[in-house]
Amino acid sequence: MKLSLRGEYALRALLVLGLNYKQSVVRIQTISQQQNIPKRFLEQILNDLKSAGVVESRRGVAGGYRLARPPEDISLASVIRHLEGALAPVSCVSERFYEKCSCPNEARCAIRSVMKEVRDAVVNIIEKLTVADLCGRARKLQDLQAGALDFMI
Amino acid sequence: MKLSLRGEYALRALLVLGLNYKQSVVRIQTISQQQNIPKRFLEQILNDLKSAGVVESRRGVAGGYRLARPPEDISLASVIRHLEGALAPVSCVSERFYEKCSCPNEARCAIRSVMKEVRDAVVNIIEKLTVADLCGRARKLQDLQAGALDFMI
DNA sequence: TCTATATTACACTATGTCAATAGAGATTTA
DNA sequence: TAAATCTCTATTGACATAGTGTAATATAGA
Repeated sequence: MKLSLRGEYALRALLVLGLNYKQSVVRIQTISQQQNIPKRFLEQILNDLKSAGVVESRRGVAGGYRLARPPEDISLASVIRHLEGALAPVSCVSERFYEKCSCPNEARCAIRSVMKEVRDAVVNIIEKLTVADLCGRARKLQDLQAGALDFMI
Repeated sequence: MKLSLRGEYALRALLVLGLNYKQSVVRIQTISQQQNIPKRFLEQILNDLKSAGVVESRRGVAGGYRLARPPEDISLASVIRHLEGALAPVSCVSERFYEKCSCPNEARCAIRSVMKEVRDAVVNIIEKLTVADLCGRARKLQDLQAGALDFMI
């Protein structure tokens, strides 16, 4: 039931790019240091997101990455789907990456009916959420923590 | 977000054992053929479930496997947790398999707050479900399909 | 009653694929 | 020319599966 590190890193990187959306591009190294993500791995991931049209890049001295679309147009579901395929726990209940499984009869498979519920629950959450929502949450959490610190003083 | 094949096969096998709970033991080969599961792999999985106290076995000519506890006492969550660890999509939101992740500040991590929601949604579904529920669903689905066939005639 | 044998679970190891990462260098651009 | 992204390849470990052989046990036959 795990999200791959690839997917997690991608979301963390997109959050950084989202927070800097209006400004200029952000360097891989900056994201890598700020988020504790192995740099080489992050290169691959951002490159992948680039070919998916989620981010765009600029090479050379003043180079870096930025979002290719407004943060509110990038859903978490679409990002994860592009990086690791189906959101469903088993492929026989996936809408866009359906694959027949090895069970003798899908229509009467009890596991399948359970997994369909799990899939729907997961999709309902992350399909609605966008990079913009992530940014909103991040700002809110930072404020909350700042408030808590004030309170302690 | 995937369930491993190991986990899926385990659930399918437990369903078969659940449906035969009152009867005698079921052979690996029977389960393997009926459910299209590679036999050698299934051996490993059942052995693992045995050491977890979920099933018990009998060797020799009239040998096989059966549930070690009543089907209503075996939750899907406990089975999956034993076979593949955390149910949570990222380990930093897992209750029983918590591990610190690489992000700079967990308390203000927006990804984490999203993943916590996903975790809860998943756990809420499969924590309540038992092997007995699976059996119930399987019987119901079979009846439905039988009914549909009758209707077609 | 004893023994042989077939049948089953059990154990240990090996292979192919894929995710996660590192290394070294080519290419672009201020 | 220095600082970036891009590309291609290598390594490590885990998952999924196959191969081969050992240990237990019910039952048929002596």
